[in-house]
Amino acid sequence: MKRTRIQVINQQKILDSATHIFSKYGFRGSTIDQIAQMADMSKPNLLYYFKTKKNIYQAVLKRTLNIWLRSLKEWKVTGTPKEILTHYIHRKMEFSRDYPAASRLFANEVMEGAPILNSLFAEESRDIVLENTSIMKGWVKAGLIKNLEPIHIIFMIWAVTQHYADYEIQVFTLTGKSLADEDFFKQAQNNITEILLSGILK
Amino acid sequence: MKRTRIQVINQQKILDSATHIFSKYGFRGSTIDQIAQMADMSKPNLLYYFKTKKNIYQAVLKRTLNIWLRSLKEWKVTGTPKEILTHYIHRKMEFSRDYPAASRLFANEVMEGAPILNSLFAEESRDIVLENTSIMKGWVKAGLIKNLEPIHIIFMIWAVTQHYADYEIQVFTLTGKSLADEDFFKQAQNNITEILLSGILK
DNA sequence: AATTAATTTTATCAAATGATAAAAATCATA
DNA sequence: TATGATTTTTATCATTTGATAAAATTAATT
Repeated sequence: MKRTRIQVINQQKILDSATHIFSKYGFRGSTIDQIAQMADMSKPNLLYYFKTKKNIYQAVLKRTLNIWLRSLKEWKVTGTPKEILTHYIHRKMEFSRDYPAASRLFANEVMEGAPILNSLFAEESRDIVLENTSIMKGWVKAGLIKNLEPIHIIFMIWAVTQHYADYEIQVFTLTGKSLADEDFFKQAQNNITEILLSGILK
Repeated sequence: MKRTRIQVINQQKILDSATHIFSKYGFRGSTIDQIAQMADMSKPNLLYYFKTKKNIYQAVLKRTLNIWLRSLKEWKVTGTPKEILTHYIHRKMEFSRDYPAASRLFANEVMEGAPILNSLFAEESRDIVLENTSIMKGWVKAGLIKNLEPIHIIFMIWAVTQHYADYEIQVFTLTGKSLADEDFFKQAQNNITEILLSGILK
């Protein structure tokens, strides 16, 4: 059935708040009250839109997974390894800058054992990852990049780019900066891209 | 006052269980009951050893921070950049292999905003990190490594090595392996070390 | 073995939390 | 504006959870 104007507004508001709360405290550690308060709404009112806490969480996870998968799919299909990798690393860095809470939500879910995400993730991501690794295997054979195991290249890119979102507070403690700072973003991106590219390319 | 035999045993048991529970669900998401059950102990009995949930958490965090700092201090003081970096990366990988729960506990705390850890961490780690980055700055000036911002090198090493612990389940979903598997550990370590070194060294 | 100290269990609370029901208020549209 | 549908509030529950008190049990020491 069609959603009303108020439903669109409030569901949006709830999911935004829930993303922030869940990304900080995980599913178990978050309370409906916290989310409701952040969304400027009473608890029963919130539950009018999502019947259970789990429902909110699933909706938030689904939305987040879609954003995450979008950045995963940003893998260009044509170009040199250097171009494709640079493009991919940059998209992942932008994801960490633009959706740091989404990144942490994801990290929390994975650390809780990925009870909700796992089946979804496995299905949706495996194919893309497999596609990317097989492309890289082709590069190895063609002598375009070093003789590395592609899956570790993927992990490295994910690890490094997501680190700036997941460990934002630690990064801030040590540098006084976050990716929201444009200069710091560029500096991080340049250093990471430089190291990864010259580490991977032949 | 001196701890009794039973105190030593039970406090150990509690901290071990607490590490696993807290590393999975964070401070807010974990319950004393879960920890007590894992430690094979009644809740009031557990509270006989640690007065409050927060006390358990602090004790666990402190112990974990010490392990983490130990791996941070594994930075060799003599040798070539290649030797020092290799040594450091390997120690960090061993930390992720040997204490994956500790790594996740840490990640959880940082994502919750590091309310407990922050002051401790800032004090204890800043000096070491500063020391390491200034050593690397020396390397840059001496033309031994590329012209990079040392703090990002540190972040990259942390990110990549900790990823295998923090995202253990995702890694397992995609590879069917974890660092507990000796061959996989070596493969990961070799790939990471290769990429980082040839990305950093001149 | 008797006595004291340490540990564990049982019973119990108050507060927090996820959830529901029903009344009141607001909105949309004929 | 009147009417029905949607949304919000108020009141209320049953569980869960962190924590305490006191009794019962076990361990250590003389």
